[in-house]
Amino acid sequence: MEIHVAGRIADADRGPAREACSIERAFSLVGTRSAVLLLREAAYGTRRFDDFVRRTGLTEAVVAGRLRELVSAGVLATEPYQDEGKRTRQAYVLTDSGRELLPVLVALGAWGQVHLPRRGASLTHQGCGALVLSDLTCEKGHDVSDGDIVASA
Amino acid sequence: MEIHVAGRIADADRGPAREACSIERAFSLVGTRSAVLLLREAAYGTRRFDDFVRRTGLTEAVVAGRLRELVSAGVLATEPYQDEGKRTRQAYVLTDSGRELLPVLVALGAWGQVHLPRRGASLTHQGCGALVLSDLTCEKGHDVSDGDIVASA
DNA sequence: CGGTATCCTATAAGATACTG
DNA sequence: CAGTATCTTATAGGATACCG
Repeated sequence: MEIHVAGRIADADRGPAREACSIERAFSLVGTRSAVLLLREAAYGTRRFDDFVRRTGLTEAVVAGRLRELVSAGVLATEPYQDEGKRTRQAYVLTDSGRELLPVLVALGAWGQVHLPRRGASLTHQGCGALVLSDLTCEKGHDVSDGDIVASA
Repeated sequence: MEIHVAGRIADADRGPAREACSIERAFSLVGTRSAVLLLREAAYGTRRFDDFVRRTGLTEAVVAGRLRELVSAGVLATEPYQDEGKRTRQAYVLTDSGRELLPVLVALGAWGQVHLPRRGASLTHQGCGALVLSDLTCEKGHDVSDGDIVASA
């Protein structure tokens, strides 16, 4: 796959500095290990602070800070819940925006499974058991996995 | 969408710390801003050290170190080239492994376009001009965007 | 249980200068 | 052009203790 810029590769070589793109903006939000691990856990169904801490291995301070950031960015939301006989607490759940971020994690995990093998779980389709893949289409449904993509202003 | 673990969300809540998964391993390699920007540039066709520096805005030291790391990880390879009348130099090009990482960047960029709008280029399908999106299927072609996913050892 | 507060270390990355 | 060297700053994240 190759991503073409303005139709000519040479333009990419000689052009000016590229201004902050959507990749870079998104990375500034989720480009930390703690954000990735917390989103993975949220995707797996983890909802409580303490479970996020234990299952990610991050410290409470890091989890608290990162959850707060993810909530304020709108990818997680807090939701009150109550265990019987206990007082009300906050759960952290993925928003629609957060769920739309999962293809990034799946694509990353799928690559890691192939190119950095050993250790850890795989993400598979519950119905048939096959590995989950992330693929690229355009809004109109055309497959663009061959890299027939342009960066347009 | 929700990703089920071993069929029961409760397992995810109460389970032990999750060992390093493929997502985390892959992130440890490409989870820096410099790696992301350099891979983006490589995808756009940039091949020369100086162009990587100028177009990413990273410093020479950072670019040199990160390119070296990406080469040793096998996602980039050096390739000798020669401009007429100049001496031979090294170009940095994506390997097959590196190209397979691009869906991660595109998924990240696609999310950023929708959820962190303004500024910078958009990734569009060269054929029809529509925005590029990233979605989830399993190896057998079933759509799993509904989150019918399990984490299996 | 669900955090906060401090302190500390490691790493990413910027600035600047220099080299073959 | 393609880097190396040095220094500095910013941020991520760990360790530990404490709190309603």
